[in-house]
Amino acid sequence: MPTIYDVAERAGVSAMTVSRVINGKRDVKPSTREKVMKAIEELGYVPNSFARSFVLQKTSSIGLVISDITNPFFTTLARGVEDTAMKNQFNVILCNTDEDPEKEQIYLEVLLRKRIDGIILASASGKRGPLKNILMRDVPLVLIDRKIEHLDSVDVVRGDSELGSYLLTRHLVSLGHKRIGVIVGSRHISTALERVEGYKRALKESGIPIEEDLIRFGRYSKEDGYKLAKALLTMEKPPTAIFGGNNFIAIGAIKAIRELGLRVPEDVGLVSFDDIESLSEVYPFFTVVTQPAYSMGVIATELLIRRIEGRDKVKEKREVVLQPELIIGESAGEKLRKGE
Amino acid sequence: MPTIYDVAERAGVSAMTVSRVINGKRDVKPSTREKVMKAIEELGYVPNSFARSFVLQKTSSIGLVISDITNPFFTTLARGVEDTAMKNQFNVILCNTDEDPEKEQIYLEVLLRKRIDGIILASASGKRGPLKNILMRDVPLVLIDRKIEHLDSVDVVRGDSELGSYLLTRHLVSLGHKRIGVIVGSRHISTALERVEGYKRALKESGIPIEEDLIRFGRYSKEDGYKLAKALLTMEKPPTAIFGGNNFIAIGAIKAIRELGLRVPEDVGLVSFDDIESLSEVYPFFTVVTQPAYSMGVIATELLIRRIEGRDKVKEKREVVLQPELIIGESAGEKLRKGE
DNA sequence: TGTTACATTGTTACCAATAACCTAACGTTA
DNA sequence: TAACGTTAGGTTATTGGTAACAATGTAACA
Repeated sequence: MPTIYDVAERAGVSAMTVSRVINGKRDVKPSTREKVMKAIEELGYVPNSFARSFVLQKTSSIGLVISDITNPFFTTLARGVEDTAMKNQFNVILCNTDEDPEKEQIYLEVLLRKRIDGIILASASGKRGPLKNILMRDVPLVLIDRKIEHLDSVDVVRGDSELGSYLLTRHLVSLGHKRIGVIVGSRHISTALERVEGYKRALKESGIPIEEDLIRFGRYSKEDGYKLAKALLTMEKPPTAIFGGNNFIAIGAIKAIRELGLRVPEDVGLVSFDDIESLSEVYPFFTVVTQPAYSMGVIATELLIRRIEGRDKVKEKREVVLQPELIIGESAGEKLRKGE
Repeated sequence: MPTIYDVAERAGVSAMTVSRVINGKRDVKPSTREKVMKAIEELGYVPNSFARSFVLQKTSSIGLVISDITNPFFTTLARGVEDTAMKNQFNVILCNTDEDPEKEQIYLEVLLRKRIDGIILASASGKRGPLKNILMRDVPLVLIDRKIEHLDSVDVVRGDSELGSYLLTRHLVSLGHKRIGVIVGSRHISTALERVEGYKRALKESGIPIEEDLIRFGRYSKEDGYKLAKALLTMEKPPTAIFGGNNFIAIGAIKAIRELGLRVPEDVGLVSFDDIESLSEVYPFFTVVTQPAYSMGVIATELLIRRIEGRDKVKEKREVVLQPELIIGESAGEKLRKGE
């Protein structure tokens, strides 16, 4: 692979001059510039970015750690990050943790080894332990979607899960549902806890007693949505509606409902946090609370880049909370129960 | 950020010894190893991977260039690539081209700058032009999903689009459909052309005349699926069934059908190449031809890594063609038209 | 006790690019 | 014409890690 020296030799100049041409610096005579360009073209020279990173002590890339690119919420968010990063001449290195704290730890280490300039993290562990080296070094960090307990010094961009959950639950209550099952992700993830909080607030407000047995924690996956929905529906006194803590859980729940020979919404209502992509795109049938995933990615990236470039001198953390939106369809029994 | 020298100093040994400890080499006394480990821990030392890549002349990372991580077909494929790469101690750098040849060009250049060890590419342009520098340098390359015209020296892992399309069309014909609209991606993409070929073969075989007006090329996107389906359905003599060239096109088509007040399958049949993820997971309603996307990713990565590590001495290209699978649902009117 | 073989550790050079500094040539002005 | 500024380009040192080789230490054995 040709180096800058090969180009220099061919063009009859020094490596420094080639470097100047590549980086569009002034102080190069047009005729010299042309000679160099010609040599680059002929040799098919491509600059070595890590040699460059080496001397400049920056990589112009950021790490994005999320749980699952299979989940449209995260892909959309990732697109927001990528588009914004590209606009600012940054590369994105994408890491999937699969909600596995061990993988999270590994990837954070990999990113540090790569000396990325900053990290955007949707924590799977919810713990600050894996961040030890990152915090120690003051590597710019922005948390996205999820908070981390006992970590108050870091920027966060997230949706208001508590509010969204409250709105959704209140909507169910307004339709007459009194026994509402809720299925969320792990207890370690802040969104799971907040969604349960919002659910409880709505129930309390309506004077409906909270039954802990109707609240199920699991993973944000189709499998757990399926399993836990089945468990809820085969209870002695099953709920009249199920609230899926995210899109995957809701999809799993649909499968469970179908397998039990039940119908939505006639036999059981079903609502979901996060959009159920294609499904609701095709059938505006589902009642959901959506989050502005793309914006979340954009904002987090802008925040991060500001920190990286040191333009943002503010020492305290910034917390950006985006508002969710309740989209009413028919899956909670809106048409059936109207006026009930 | 502490370097290997800082660790060496603290442990009272040379940098070389630290390097040996980090890389788990033999020839280090256990007591020395421990001293070094302690220093690493205390300093929170993290090796600099590009300094390492620099001397080793390899990065242990591969580039994956696909069109859209929003598409479940590609995310599944990407997971296959990632899992396999990780198993082999490789990192993956993911690039989204959005089917834009210009972005493809940019990303290929970025990957070369990063001196990745190899590339897996689902070409958006279908052209070999953007690959000039890569081919010139013999950077290990595996094409995935799509072939590139006039490029016969490179490994390819793909599904048999022609066959899948043939099977799907034959199925439609067997149900009595004679006017079948087909919507595929750009003419530059091999899968689009092959899917049209398979469609034509099935029609010819059944003696049904081919009407070019029923064949629409666009982009593999929801938008184009919507637009082109609408165009087909508002023709003077609209088709009785639509064949979506991929999942996104099919989703767009559903929307168009609904908007026109038509029903699937009563008014118009709808089948699709590629699985329509959540949709068919929930309702095993759609008739589709699926491709083993995950395996595609795994196989391509294994092939690539073999090339990178030089274990694969074979000079000629290898072409791996995976078989698609026809999954029959009800969306083509299977229940309505039975015995017609 | 000297020798040898092996285990362990250190030294040096190098990888590609660039910042910081340096120099030469030329033009301008007092 | 000397003094000085400007432009164009070169030189040198540096970045973190590791291969290759050199050097030292140590234990076993004759």
